[in-house]
Amino acid sequence: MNLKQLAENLGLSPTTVSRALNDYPEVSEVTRRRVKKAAIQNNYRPNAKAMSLATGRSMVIGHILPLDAKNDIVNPIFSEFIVGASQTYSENGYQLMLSMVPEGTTNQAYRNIASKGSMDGVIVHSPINQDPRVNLLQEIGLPFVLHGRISDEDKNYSWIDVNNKSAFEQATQLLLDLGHQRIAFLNGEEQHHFAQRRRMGFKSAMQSTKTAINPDFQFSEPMTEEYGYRVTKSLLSAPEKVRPSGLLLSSYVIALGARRAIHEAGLQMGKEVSVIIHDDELSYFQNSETVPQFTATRSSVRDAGLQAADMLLKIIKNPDAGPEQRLLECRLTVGSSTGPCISN
Amino acid sequence: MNLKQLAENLGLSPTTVSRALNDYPEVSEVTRRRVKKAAIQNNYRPNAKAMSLATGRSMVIGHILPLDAKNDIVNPIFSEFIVGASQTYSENGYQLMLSMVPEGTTNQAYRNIASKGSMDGVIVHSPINQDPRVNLLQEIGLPFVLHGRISDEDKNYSWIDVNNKSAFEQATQLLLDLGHQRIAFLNGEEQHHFAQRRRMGFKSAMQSTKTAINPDFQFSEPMTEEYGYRVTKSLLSAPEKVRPSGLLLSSYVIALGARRAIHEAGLQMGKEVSVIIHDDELSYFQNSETVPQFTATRSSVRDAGLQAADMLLKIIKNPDAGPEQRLLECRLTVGSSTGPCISN
DNA sequence: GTGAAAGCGCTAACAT
DNA sequence: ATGTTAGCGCTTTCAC
Repeated sequence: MNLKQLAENLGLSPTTVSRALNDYPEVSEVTRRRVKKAAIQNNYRPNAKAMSLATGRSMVIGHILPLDAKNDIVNPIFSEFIVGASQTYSENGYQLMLSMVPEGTTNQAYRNIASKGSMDGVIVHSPINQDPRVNLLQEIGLPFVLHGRISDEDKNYSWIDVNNKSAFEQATQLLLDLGHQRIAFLNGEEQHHFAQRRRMGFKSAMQSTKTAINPDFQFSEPMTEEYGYRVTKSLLSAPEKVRPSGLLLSSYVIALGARRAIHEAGLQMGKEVSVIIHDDELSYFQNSETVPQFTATRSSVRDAGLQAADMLLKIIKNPDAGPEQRLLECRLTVGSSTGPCISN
Repeated sequence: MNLKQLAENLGLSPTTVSRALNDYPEVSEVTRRRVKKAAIQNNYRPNAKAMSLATGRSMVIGHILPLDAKNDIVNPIFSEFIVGASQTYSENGYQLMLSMVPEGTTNQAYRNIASKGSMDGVIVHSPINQDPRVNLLQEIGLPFVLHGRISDEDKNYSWIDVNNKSAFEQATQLLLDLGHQRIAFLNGEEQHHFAQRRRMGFKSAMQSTKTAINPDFQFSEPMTEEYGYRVTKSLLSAPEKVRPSGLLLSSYVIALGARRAIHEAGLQMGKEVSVIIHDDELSYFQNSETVPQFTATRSSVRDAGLQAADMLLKIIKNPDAGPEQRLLECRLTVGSSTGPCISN
């Protein structure tokens, strides 16, 4: 059943039916009711492609993920973000397209996306430092929001991010307050801007308290379980007096491995080792007073996705408005789940 | 730059240009080269919506996830499946649309999807037992593949699944072979067919060896970390002589909580407690001889996604061919990673 | 308040 | 081998 048939059934022109369905004011109330009723009865749905072609809007938002960032999609944090964004989309009649673009073909891929006109805007995930995709998208003229930033200063494009620097400053400070001097930091890859900012936060807290940073305790690798396990195991194999007593873990995934290594070493988190995990959300930690941790609850990450989607839809509706930046503050949570906090 | 303009530039008709670009045989080689070259030079991209409207194919595949199955999208297994499917799609020029449909509105939502003509086919995730979506999709006539099954017998629709029964039969048998008599089974919700099949496999192994099934050791809940933690903690609080010595965990996520509980109880996996985790893939377990486990490596799950996508594209290309079913065998892996095995 | 006609950018039947 | 024409299903002037 298409518009034309529906119109014929009703003895009206397609134009009028279209107007009635789309709530144009010039249609009489009587006709509108009649049309809408018939549309429901006949199970009529407008053809999205035809609408799209006629209006120029596709009602599709792309989420773009470099394929080499596989770790990210597998990261529950990413998934929660998507869940949040989905909610915004479904409330506004948009659909979500997941685009994993292979590296290398990047430029071509983005140009494809834009000029095929199949998306009204995109959310760019896993940006790297000085990500060339920003210039590319601006040049193409496709509305976009970055999930993360690519430098400290840029105000000429829209992004949403957490304040990673402040987050890790707080986290490090907590370990210091607990009396830890030998603190190991297992960070993500520092070509990512968020990881750079985390490093800055760590350094800032260490330096402001004049605590020495042991270079042997500093790591920067893709955030995997294996990484967490290997490094933690190696660190804990040293004698108690010289090994780190505090662990700062840049993600939940790293913590999976680290926990196992701690376990195998016969130690307990919160006793022999204090561990702070950035984006963890382990509900069973919530009542433990012994394990300081820095959490990003899942619902907050979801909220970040929701906000990012909101921003993008706003930009699409009003392309002339300037870019918008949102820096979400993380709150440090010790042993219980409190306020909102999201992670990269 | 659109087809018409490109054609004008070349002094050709749009038809010829279209044919040249789409590799129709009747175009002369000379013209084809000329057209393709010009297309690249002018950065021409066909408009997907217009193509879609003209051909009837949208080159979009939907992945459909009930919104209440949030646990699933957050499950890395789901994500890996998507990564695999994406690969098939990008190789074949398809795009992936992620549809999270709120429960309740289900029927309407699916009809929308189908009649809006925005997807050529769908992959249905997290089917429940006797899932009504199967009938609905058949009625609508939208090609689909189920990721999982909805009953033991159905041969009239396409699905891809692992042999959950055989997998859990093997897993249980391993625990029995190791001498365990008190085996606890933390299953997923048994309205899901896969969970039913897992239960069947467990029972089958227990009964064939005439081992008593302790009803206090049987659980069936949504697969969360909290579940794994709570139940394991409770189980292990009993005296050694009566508490379970073997744990059969239906998912990686459950294991996250269970591991923590085991740790807190001062026990070690592979020593005081033998644990088998169905869809775990913890690379750092691979060289451990002490922890029997049943793994689904991530690459295998990815392969399942890839295969599912292949099946769907085949159905779309050839709608008259009958439905196809693929039951992937899981191989039990003890302490090292071997052959292919995928999970629900 | 309603309708006729043109057009969004492409493909496909039917010429030639 | 190339062009002409019609049409996919909708929206949007413009006219009445």
